[in-house]
Amino acid sequence: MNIKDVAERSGLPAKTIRYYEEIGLIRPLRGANGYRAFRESDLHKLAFIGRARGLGFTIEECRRLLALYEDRARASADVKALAEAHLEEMERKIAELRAMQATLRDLVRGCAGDDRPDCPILTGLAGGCC
Amino acid sequence: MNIKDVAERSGLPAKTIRYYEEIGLIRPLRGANGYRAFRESDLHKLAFIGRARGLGFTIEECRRLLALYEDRARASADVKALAEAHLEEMERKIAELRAMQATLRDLVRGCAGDDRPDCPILTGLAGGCC
DNA sequence: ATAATCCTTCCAGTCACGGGAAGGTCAACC
DNA sequence: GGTTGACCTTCCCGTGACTGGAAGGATTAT
Repeated sequence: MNIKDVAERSGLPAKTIRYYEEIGLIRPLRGANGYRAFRESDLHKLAFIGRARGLGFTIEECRRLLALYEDRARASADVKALAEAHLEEMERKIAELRAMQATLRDLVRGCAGDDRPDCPILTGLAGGCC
Repeated sequence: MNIKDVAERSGLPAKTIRYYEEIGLIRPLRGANGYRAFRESDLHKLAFIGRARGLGFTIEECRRLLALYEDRARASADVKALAEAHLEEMERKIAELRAMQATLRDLVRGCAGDDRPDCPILTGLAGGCC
């Protein structure tokens, strides 16, 4: 398989696939013409990575997940720990966004939103002093 | 004022302040020795930017907010529109995180988390097929 | 033969900084 | 007046996870 087929079948851009090879996530073979020759197993890994990325795992987490995936002697506890850490990380991010939203919403609520210049959003950002 | 004082009073790292000058957010004066000479107005702007960044606005949004802040003929509607767009952007991000969390939580729930290798998280990532 | 579509590598840019090197300046102290 | 230490400056590289584009080689179709 050439890169374009793998791109279509994995849903990942060819550029991304090359990048994943560059950082050692996959190691496709090479044909005599220098083209990457992907096996089904490469495609499989790419789809795996694509789904993990889609769940927000970082590349390094994907690397660890892939290693666990390929380790038949793994303990599911290790996978679960990784996943739960990621869930917590997402929870943290959501909380942060919620806090920012709450603050900004308070400012927005007080803003007339007309053609006059007075704006509590700006005065709020300026420190509320002037 | 030298950069360290401004850093302390604005809560921003000196590195960040230099960066903000580089991208044209602030334009401090320069002393004969080449040192940046910050006015109170620079400090004020930096604090403004710091708060805006703290609410998740991008640098370009901060630039627009600053411009509105300094435009006495602004319409508060413009500020409000910017803020509301940002609120929506955050809402989108939260929804995305929530969706990822929900999917991952489903996978985690099925995982024994013991020393056996069987793991629905991994099979889920692998496409659920094998 | 030629044109279109692939493929390759390499370089540069994104965003918002942070780390660290090399070197100039200033204030205090002895 | 010399020296230390704390400042300041610019410059370049690195981050994460790609994306865009240029330059050039290979393959396929007509």
